[in-house]
Amino acid sequence: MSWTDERIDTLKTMWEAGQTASQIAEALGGVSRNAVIGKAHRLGLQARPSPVKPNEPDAVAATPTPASVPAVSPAAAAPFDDEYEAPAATSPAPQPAVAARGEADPQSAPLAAQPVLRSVGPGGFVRQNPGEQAPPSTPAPPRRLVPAKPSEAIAGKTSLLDLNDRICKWPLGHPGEPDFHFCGDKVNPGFPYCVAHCGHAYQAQMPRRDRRPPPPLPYGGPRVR
DNA sequence: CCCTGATTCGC
DNA sequence: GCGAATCAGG
Repeated sequence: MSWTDERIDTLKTMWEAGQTASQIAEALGGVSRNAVIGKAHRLGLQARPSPVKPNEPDAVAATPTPASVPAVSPAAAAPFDDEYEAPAATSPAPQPAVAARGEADPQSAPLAAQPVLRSVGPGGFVRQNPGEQAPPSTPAPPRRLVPAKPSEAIAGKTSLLDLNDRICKWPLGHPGEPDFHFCGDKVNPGFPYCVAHCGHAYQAQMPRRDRRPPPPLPYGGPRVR
């Protein structure tokens, strides 16, 4: 197998979407995980959390006592920094506005801010954790979710050549097949995909054992051969 | 053990 | 440029 433009583009797209090298290799077919990683690096793709790349030695002397720093909410590290202001950030106490919801045990009420780890999506969505029910304390999405509408983009399918920094690069179908195209919606600023597809592309990393094979398979799944 | 990505190095 | 081998952390 050789690295055709299409395969390279699939690699890029999946890599940027956070798919693992193994998944990419499987989707591409005919290449190993190592090949994918090697190619990705040669392409200049990078900057992905590596299990073996902690950080670079820096910022050691500045803060002598960071001891009392409480666990920072993941939201603080959310990959957006412009314009958007999370609702929780505006009110110091992200307590449920309505305490009476039935399922909440009144006796455990004093238990103030229990540090629940949750991930924040690119659009600012706070995702619920695996065991959680619908978040009772979430009044409303920070931003209206876009109605998942493919809209008019289908008419003139968004081809590889139409890709630019402002349109969603979420691939639909298999590369090389006649109906393969890209989402083409306006991107979620700062991300390669639209808001809707960001929700698919950036999933909270689940424990390995809990990960399921039928994850968001943007490419329609492995091609049946 | 399994997984992950990074790196090396012969081809 | 390619990717198997190897490394190393989770």
